[in-house]
Amino acid sequence: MSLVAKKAAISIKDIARAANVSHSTVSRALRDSSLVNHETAERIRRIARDSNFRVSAVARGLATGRTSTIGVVVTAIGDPFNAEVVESIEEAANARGYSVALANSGANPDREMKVVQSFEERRVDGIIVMSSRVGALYVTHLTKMAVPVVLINNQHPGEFVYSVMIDNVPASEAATRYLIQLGHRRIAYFGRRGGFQADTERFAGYRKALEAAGLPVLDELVVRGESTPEGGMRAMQQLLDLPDPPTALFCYNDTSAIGAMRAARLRSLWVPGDISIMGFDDLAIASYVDPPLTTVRQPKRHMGRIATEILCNLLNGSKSESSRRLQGELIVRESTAPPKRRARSSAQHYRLIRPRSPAKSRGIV
Amino acid sequence: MSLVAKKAAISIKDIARAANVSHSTVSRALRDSSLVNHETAERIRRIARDSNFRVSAVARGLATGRTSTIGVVVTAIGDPFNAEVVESIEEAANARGYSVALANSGANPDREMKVVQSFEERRVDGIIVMSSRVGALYVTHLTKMAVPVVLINNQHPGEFVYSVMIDNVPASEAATRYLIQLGHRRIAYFGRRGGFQADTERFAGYRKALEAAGLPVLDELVVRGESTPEGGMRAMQQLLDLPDPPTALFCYNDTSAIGAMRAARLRSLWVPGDISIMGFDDLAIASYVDPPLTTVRQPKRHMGRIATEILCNLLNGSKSESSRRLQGELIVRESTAPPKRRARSSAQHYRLIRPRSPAKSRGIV
DNA sequence: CTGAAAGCGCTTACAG
DNA sequence: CTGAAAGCGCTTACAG
Repeated sequence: MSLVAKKAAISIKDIARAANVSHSTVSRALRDSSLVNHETAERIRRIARDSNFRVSAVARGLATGRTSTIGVVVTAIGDPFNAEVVESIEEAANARGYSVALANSGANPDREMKVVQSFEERRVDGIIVMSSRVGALYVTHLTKMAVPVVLINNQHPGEFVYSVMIDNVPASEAATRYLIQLGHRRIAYFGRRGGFQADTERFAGYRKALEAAGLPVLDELVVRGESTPEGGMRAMQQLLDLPDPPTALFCYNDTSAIGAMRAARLRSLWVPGDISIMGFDDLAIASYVDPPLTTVRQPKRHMGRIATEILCNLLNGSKSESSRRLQGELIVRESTAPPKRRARSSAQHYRLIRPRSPAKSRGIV
Repeated sequence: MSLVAKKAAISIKDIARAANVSHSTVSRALRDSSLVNHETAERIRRIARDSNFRVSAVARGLATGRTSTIGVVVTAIGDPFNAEVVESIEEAANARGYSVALANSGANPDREMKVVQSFEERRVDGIIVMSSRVGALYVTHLTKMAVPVVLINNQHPGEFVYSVMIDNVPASEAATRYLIQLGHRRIAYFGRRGGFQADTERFAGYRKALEAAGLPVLDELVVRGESTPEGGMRAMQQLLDLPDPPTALFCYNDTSAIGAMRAARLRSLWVPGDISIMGFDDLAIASYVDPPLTTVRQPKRHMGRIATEILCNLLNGSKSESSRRLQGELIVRESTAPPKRRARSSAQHYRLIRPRSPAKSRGIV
């Protein structure tokens, strides 16, 4: 009786009764089948509309064996990179008549499998998993799995049949090469801890560029941690504490790069004057931080769209490519510049005119 | 035959046959019913596990009338504020055994209704809509709707039964008052265009604080636009072009505040020395921009959690509060300071030592 | 063009 | 503790 009580939803039988036809006819009319007389169909639809009827997608799903739903699993919804990709997946899916079920994996392999399992129970038609920690292990499952899986930026070593990936090695190599061309010789790499495939590849690109330039890969300049602002801050502090700190830092992602910039500022260092910082991803925010971040763009929307297309093609059996490597794009902004250590004085200078926090300055007022 | 072909999933009948029991018993065993002999149950579960069986949640849903799914509609998944809230909803829902279906409304009322309709068809147990553009209009629907709706930050004028909202007026009033206390007299408001309730309320708080301080609300200092970085930039430019520009700017959200900061920088203005900037939301990024942004925190995770709790209570009939007003919290960081127009020279100074973009400086190398 | 019937894969009184 | 039966609300051959 109360608002919350589950009232038995009205069904096509109710509509059938009202329209004085069989429920089969109602079903057809609602699906715009050409098998039903035009006027009858119109009448049925009007009645359905007037009575606020909603076909049960679950009953339909049971009858047809398709739910028109795709499951999306991400490591963290709140991560801006993921959020942008998910947005484009939802759009692409919607345009093709699919809804999206979303779940968090927390970058935990076990949890990821659980979530995929729950999607299987819900009989989603297909699954997209971002930053999978399970990756190729799906193939052993695949044979038993009725539902196709497409991976975006697979983080597990080894190939997976259906995937869209950023081509990390050349992207990272280009980024590092750019820093070298700027004149940097001591270039640090801040990677992601935890055995992520993208980290392995980006580090490989970094190493490749250094070696091509005849520069050594120095252990002290390679640090790994959480790919968060805090992680970036800690990494930067550690690097700055070195007897001979780097003049440039290449970060696993924009988020940690922004943290690194903050740490530099807190030490009264000027980016890029005292140290250049390069990110990866090109988040929406990257062009609005100060200085705007030089980074490697991942075509986020494109990745989501392609993954959805591959999945949908799989679903309706049309042949298409099964996997795609997308190229990153170096986006030069203002967080990188030629090294000029002698310019330390300007940093000093900078500090002098830096604002103090209102809390502190309040006393002055 | 191919990988994509929909193979008929195995059912409890198959398991029943293998276990030599009726499918009723299998059903019970799988649901951990106490009605079934312990050893039999164990055996059944083992067989189910070994054969990689997944109960059909859609069949179960049809039989029970519950899908254990809640639908979440947001204006844009990519928006960091929404993403954070959605993340907490997913967590809270998951903890209570619910999955989440996600859809984009694009802040479009018609689209929002469509999406809600599609959720009704999918027989979600309940719906959470963020930044609803439809709001109270749901009540007319509610009577016919079998599915409860909870709103987060309803953007439509008027009350809605089930909602969690940030208490905009006092939050915005406190923010403005803080700027006044800092000594500002010309404080601009940059609002969100499009008839959003939160804008109306935040403006009301702004006005209230000014009036309480005996300051005039000047038309020229109130501008509205898109709540994006670009929107913030444009607003700032417009305000800076004023014969007598404001010394402080209060923005509808952090995103536009960050854009405003950028615009100030591009004019070689120093934040907060030349102009103070205040945001709203306290996005994760807010403490990492330079200078760290003074803002009003919305308890995003809390909002998502409370909304999910209200919804779940509604679903299992337990009584609970039906709506909540949450308080914002002024977070003072470094983008606000007392006005000191005479210090313009320092901005001038600042400009002199500003880094130039690598593109430009490349010539120097 | 229309209807009766079977079936999708579960759950759950009901009877034992 | 177990099974046979009915039912959830659709779809879709099949027969007319």
